[in-house]
Amino acid sequence: MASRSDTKTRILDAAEKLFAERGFSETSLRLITSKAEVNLASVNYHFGSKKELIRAVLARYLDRFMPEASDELMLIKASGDPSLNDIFSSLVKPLLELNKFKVDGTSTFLQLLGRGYIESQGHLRWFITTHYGEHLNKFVKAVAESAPHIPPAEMFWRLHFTLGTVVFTMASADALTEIAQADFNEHYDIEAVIRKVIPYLAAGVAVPVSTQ
Amino acid sequence: MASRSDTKTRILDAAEKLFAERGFSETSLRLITSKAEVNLASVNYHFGSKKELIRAVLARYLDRFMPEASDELMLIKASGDPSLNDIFSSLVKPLLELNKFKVDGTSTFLQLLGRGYIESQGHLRWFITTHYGEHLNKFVKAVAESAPHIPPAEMFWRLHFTLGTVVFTMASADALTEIAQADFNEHYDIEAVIRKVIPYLAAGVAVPVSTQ
DNA sequence: CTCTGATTTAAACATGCGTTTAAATTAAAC
DNA sequence: GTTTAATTTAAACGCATGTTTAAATCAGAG
Repeated sequence: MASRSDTKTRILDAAEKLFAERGFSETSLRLITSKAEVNLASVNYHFGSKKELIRAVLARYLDRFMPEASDELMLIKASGDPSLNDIFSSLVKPLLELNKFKVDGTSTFLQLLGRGYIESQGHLRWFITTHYGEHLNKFVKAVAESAPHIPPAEMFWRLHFTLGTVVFTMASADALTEIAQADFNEHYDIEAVIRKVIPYLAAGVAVPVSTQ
Repeated sequence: MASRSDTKTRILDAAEKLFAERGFSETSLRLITSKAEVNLASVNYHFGSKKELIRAVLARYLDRFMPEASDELMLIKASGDPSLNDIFSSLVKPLLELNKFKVDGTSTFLQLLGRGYIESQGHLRWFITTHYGEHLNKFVKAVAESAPHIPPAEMFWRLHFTLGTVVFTMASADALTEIAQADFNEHYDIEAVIRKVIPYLAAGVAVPVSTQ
């Protein structure tokens, strides 16, 4: 029974790498199966369709990340009223944990998330809210409690601005770090980018609503 | 000679609408030409290829927007030292002017920009910086002068965070306004979203750099 | 009117895609 | 060792895509 899970894993590993690099629709099953060194038909045999393969790739990360993010959030809420910076920062450890599961796991996950939100025309949003809605609600509630001066409708928009910042930044993180390294002669890894974006997000979410 | 420019314009009009709604690679030439009620081959005849059609669609907007945005920036710089909010807000008028050129011009342009940045794998970034670099540099310089406490490398990242926020928000603006209308019973048009995002961006760009 | 170049048209082309099929192979159960 | 089910394989299918072709049509100039 080694072969079965081996083929499935080889497909998932090759697929997530290519999906993160080039996007979903730009990655053909032929490219995935050739990189994975498995037969073309095995994707449909093991996963049913390309769509379900995409879901499986995302779910493998989300199943690891979401519960741990929830736990971290609980932890920092237990030790007093966390700031927005604290709340966003609580995601860093669960994100970096993904590197222990796979090489470049963190950046792969974030890039997949970015690609997914952008490409799937709302389907990933639905998938995440239906499968991980409880975790998400906890997070949204924590943010809202930490910025009580922002009305719900305003917070809705700001959280989506935040999602956009993260998703776009991560989907183009490779290109950006390349440019930044060339222009400023500094080294950036995914953690450095995450730590740079958090204060930006926290400031935007909490800025007082304009009264004019 | 009415026919020539007529066909070109019909193609551009149909293409920009479909590109904005569904993305570039998800929009086939057959769909474009059928909506435009022109022959399939006329795209290749008038534009050469699908890639050049995409460029033409974007350029039609950028050629209108960029000079006017530059002019507006000059104007507000002439009347004293503008704040970050002022600088970002100076883009609103040129953006809304696009509605006079075409129905839904503003949102179409912003959605195209979002799609382009996301889909084109860095190609749009190159196209814009090479064709409209002078305008862009003026804008970046104005932002930097208005937030002198932010070092250049940090500003690089924050401006790209900003780009990400705008681009993602605009690419999914239709979905977001729909959700917001359903959940909060408020009406949102593109101008309302623009005016909501500006304070968020300005706060993020200007937030003091963490010293820890 | 006639000729010439520009434009439009219908058809075909070549390619790449996701998926399906049926036979070959492998591994596990008895 | 034989049987049975799971897996792998090579091939083909059907379809959609961007592009090209060559003939038909059109508009303007002489």
